[in-house]
Amino acid sequence: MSQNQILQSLIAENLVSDPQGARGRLLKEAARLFREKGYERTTVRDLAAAVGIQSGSLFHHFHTKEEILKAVMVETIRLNIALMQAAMETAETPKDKLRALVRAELESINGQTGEAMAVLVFEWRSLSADSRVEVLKLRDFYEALWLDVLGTLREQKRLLADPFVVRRMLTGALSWTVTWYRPERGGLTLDGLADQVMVMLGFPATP
Amino acid sequence: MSQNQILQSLIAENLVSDPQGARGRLLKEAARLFREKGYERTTVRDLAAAVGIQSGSLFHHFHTKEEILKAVMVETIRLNIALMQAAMETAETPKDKLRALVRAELESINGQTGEAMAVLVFEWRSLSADSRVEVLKLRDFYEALWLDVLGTLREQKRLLADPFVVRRMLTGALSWTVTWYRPERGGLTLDGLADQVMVMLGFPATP
DNA sequence: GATAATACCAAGCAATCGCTTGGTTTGTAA
DNA sequence: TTACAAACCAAGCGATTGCTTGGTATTATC
Repeated sequence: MSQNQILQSLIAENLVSDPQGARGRLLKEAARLFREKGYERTTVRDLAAAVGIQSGSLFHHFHTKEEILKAVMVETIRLNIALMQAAMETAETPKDKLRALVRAELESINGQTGEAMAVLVFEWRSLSADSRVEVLKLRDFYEALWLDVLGTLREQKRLLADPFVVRRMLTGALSWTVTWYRPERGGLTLDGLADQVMVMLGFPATP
Repeated sequence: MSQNQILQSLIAENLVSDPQGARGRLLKEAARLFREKGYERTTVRDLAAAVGIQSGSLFHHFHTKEEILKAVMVETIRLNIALMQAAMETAETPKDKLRALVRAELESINGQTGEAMAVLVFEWRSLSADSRVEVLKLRDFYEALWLDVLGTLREQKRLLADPFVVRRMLTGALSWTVTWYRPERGGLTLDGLADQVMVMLGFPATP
């Protein structure tokens, strides 16, 4: 299944808003603005202007500004869970699965959903306590995907460090790429970057 | 030289504010509040209340609120450069130097300067363009410390991945520990954590 | 003990914030 | 055409924001 097909099926299940609809367009612009200026510095007037409506009209779609932030995060995680699962299916060995996960997460962070992923990392504190609980549940779900693969590698002694620690280090390392990785002006492709990560972990690149 | 001695000499050189003085206390409280609530959500009234003065009186010490953020960042980097250099001096081999850097950065992030380090990572976008330039100059200086050590290891073929990529991945991975590492309720010490990082990079722990 | 700088207070201003309100347009289905 | 809901506008309210102002303690210096 292609990335687009996955997105379409999530839209059909009403788990993610259609980017072509009013709500989806708003969430997309919100992700962009939150990433660029931060949640607090982005005003409801900014958001409204970005989609060409009046600021008051926003509250017809969302009750509060924070609900917009939560929606960006929730829908992003839902999409990513689906993308990760799909990436895993094509891989067979644990090592290949790990590479698939690394590659998929790098693509999430630096590809089309990159802005929303950055929001997920940097705007966490702007979420209310209630919203955090909701988002955390989703996040735990796809953390389990990682721990499963890393645990298997550890059992096989092909990974020497603790899987929990490795996953958390990888979370930080891969998220951080959003602050420096610029594929357009630099020879490193996403695949090349994924290879580097694998090499770093002691899994030499497969030719 | 102990951590405290390093701090004292920086204070003497007027590169870092004395935490006992008015300015230093304010910066310390600012770091704490910025870390806890974020820069934008922290009001000048919050800052003033934290040190027991009126909000207007803040502007006797700093011209703008942003200047406080910049000061937190600049002084933190200055202190960290000194700490890293001191950590390196006690190490002899490149591997030991790398471990010293990892250990020192973990301590910066999770120790006494942790709050300020987190601010450095998460509040970057709240800095004005001018302030960013200033802070970036300082940051490049201590990035060079890392690249020097990683480059040597690479030449010795003891590190297989690209030093630039490794340093950036480590920046993300180590910074991220601030979001999950809790030494008080978990068996992992800072030394243990540093060991795990080294193992992950292919440098087994020395007994 | 006079002088001057430093550190602070009390009060409030202008701007901006998230959000509300009452009413109008647009789209959909019978 | 009628009926009705969803989508939007125009206007603005109350609260909060960073920062200013004019004046008063406090401290150091000679």
